[in-house]
Amino acid sequence: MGAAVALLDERGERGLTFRLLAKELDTGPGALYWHVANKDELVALAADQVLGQVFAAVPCAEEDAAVGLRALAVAVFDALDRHAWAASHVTAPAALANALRLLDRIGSLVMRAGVPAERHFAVATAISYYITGVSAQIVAPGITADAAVGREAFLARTAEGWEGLDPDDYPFLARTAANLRDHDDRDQFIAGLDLLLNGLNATAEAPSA
Amino acid sequence: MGAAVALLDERGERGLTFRLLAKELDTGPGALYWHVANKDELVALAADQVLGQVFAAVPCAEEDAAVGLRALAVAVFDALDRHAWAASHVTAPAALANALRLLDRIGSLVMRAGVPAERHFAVATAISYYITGVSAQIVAPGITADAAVGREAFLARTAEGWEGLDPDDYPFLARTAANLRDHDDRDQFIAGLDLLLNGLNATAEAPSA
DNA sequence: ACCTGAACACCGTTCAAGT
DNA sequence: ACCTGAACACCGTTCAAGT
Repeated sequence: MGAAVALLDERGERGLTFRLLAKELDTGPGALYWHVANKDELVALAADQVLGQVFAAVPCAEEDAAVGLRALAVAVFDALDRHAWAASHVTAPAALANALRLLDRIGSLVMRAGVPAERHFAVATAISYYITGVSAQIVAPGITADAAVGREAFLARTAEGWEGLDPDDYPFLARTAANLRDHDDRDQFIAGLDLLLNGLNATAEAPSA
Repeated sequence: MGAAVALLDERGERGLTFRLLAKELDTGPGALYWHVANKDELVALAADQVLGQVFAAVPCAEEDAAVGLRALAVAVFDALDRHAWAASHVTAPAALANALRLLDRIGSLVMRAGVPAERHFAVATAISYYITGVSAQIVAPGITADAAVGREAFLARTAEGWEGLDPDDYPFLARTAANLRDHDDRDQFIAGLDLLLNGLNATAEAPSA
């Protein structure tokens, strides 16, 4: 249902109501239960539809495997960044159509990347978990976006908190508070992804052609 | 509040109710609002308390940095595995006490691991995001655990679904369905973590002593 | 096969009033 | 400073009844 996605986008998961959605669709709340079992299923379906946008953005190209994985991962991050409510509902081994498609694409790229066959499953799921799990952490709503304060102000306030910590007790945080202020979420997602793909290359002996 | 954690453990996030918790505490529902602002804060506080168990399990040892990171990560996974509801509420750059402690521990270990100083922040947050994000994906409730069907049956059914897919359309899933049936969640978390740490070693020139 | 809409059994949250 | 508990404004979900 496209109407559900639109409503989720503007009012969040709590703001999506059967009554509201029903009114949007010019029907009664009970009618929706003919099409979905409950609200959980409704939101899961809507989230899977968001995930579907990825395949329109990233066609099944024949490039280098590592490049393909990167492009796919970034496309998922971008899609979830546009619809923060969806991130926590895209779980890797779900049975929904687009989640299946995503895992298969990742797996197919891993197979071409020179990974030993017995590690295909472990590597593919690790990458899949990274993409959806870390995206969910980064774009998590309720922290930066929907609060009255902007993202800038929130980070500045948190960074101040870190600076106020005892450097003996928190040697790392006190030192890196400045980095928090001006980091870019997307860059950070990519930095971790590259770390993971580096580890992949270090393990795989064969060339990734 | 320890009572909140206990209630969350046995009834899940939806099962935790202000009325129920109040009764457990021999008081009225309104009384709780003197101590927490709302339910979100209550759950976040309870989740942070779960995270606190990690530091009791993993003392601040002086071992090799990579070994320390592994131990810390696994301890977080195990803690969240015991309290599945908490996983999605432990977000990395939160301001809660134990989340701060965790990030600082990770960062301190990264500093000792031979990573160039300008990459400390990116690497530490990447590892932190992996730990909490991927744990949340793996232990996510509502899929394997709390349903009436057991985990075994659920995996078997999903694997059957994969096997039924068209191998031309889903070359990877159709081929690896068997792996899904008998995988171990914890091993998979560790496999991905090792991939990430491998990538770290490949980047860091200096020895990790 | 699919929609209607009133009704049920809850929730989180508030707030005047107490101690 | 902290608790009480009735009341408010909602929810998700069900179900007899319609078409």
